[in-house]
Amino acid sequence: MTEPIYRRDRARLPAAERRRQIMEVTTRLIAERGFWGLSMQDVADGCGLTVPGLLHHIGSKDGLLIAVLEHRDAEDARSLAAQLGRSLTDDWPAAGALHEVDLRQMCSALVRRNATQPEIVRLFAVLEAESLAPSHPAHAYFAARQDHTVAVFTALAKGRTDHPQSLARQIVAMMDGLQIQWLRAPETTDLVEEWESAAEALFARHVSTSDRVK
Amino acid sequence: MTEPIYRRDRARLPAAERRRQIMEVTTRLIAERGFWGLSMQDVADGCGLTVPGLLHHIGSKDGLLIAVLEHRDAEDARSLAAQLGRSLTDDWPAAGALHEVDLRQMCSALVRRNATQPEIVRLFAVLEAESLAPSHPAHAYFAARQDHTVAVFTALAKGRTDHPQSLARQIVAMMDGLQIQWLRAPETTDLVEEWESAAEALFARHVSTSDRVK
DNA sequence: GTCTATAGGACGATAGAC
DNA sequence: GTCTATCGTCCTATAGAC
Repeated sequence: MTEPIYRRDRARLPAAERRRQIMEVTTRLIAERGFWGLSMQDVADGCGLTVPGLLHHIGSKDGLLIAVLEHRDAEDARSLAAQLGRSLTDDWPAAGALHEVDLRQMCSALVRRNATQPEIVRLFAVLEAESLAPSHPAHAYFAARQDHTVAVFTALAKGRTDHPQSLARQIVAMMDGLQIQWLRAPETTDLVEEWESAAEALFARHVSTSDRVK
Repeated sequence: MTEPIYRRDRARLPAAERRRQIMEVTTRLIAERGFWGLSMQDVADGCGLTVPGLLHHIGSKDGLLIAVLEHRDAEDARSLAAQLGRSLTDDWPAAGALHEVDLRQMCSALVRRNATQPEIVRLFAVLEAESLAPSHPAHAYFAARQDHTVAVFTALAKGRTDHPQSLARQIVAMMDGLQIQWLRAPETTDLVEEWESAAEALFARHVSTSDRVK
């Protein structure tokens, strides 16, 4: 008769630390398989937990997804603020806090940062496409995110072009598109360089005032 | 005792027609849920079949995916050739057959056509992101597709810019990015108009010879 | 905070009848 | 060309012990 193997050699981590670990593992797995392809079993294994142990922390699979997205937003806000050398408000991206930031500089900072974390860029690229379906749990989140990004960029583009929203949309499109190509062939694609070249074209056409960049 | 309901009122279609039906249903479902989220049961239901009935035609789930992609390529080649008023070779896109086509015109034709079939654009958008993972069954397909598209565009861009590959990549990126935004908010985004505006900027910067468009 | 145990389905795929 | 029947595996989630 085999004796039960209760009390295994699992680490018993403080909740906050365990949560951070779960976010990291999940980010990697969603980038790899998307949300529909994500399995709680894989996340649990990656954390050295059983599935009920995992569910204790995040409640449900949907809960896991929104936890990851909120975690990323918080992280991004902190990092971008630091990189721009400005103290933005906590709830970035809020248009109000950015009125003095130059649009082109901000895009450069964004792209340079993204170039250092392909895993996270891929997370967003995969979810962005997957969440086009209205039934996707992150559908509303990404719709709001796109609206907000375009709105912020549009505000920053005012005064430098007659069609600020058009420029804003083209910037977002170019960034997203170049990222996909870069993720597929990182060795042969220089994300930052390609973006700067594209930005030269996009901004040149739209400059309507004295403002001339680089 | 309940009698078995064998011999149900399923239509018994010729193989070719059934296959076409399967392609259509699958296209819609992959656009909605991606490949990882696709279930054979849903496809079978959408066709009025049982799952084994479906598997009889396509062999496996992976087989279904590549069948759909090949079906789309064939369809696209026929349609784009017709729209450009040229008889391209069967194995489009082959760079050789296109040497006389104007790059800008071709992009316009492509975008105008895409604007009429959001379902299929979404299929490709979702699979393009999902297939970034090396383990995805369409990974090789989309890698080759991107390489080939960039190569064709690069060939067509030669003579009109000093950096034809850069222009090619930026065109692909802009198209992909604008499509995502359009798919998310079709009511407030005019794909063709936004593309033409962007193309104006991209092509203007890259024109290096006498060639002036529009 | 983590476990065992288990419910209750959905999954892709195969065998073989008709 | 389509079915019934079934296999073995995976899935998310809950109940309750420790």
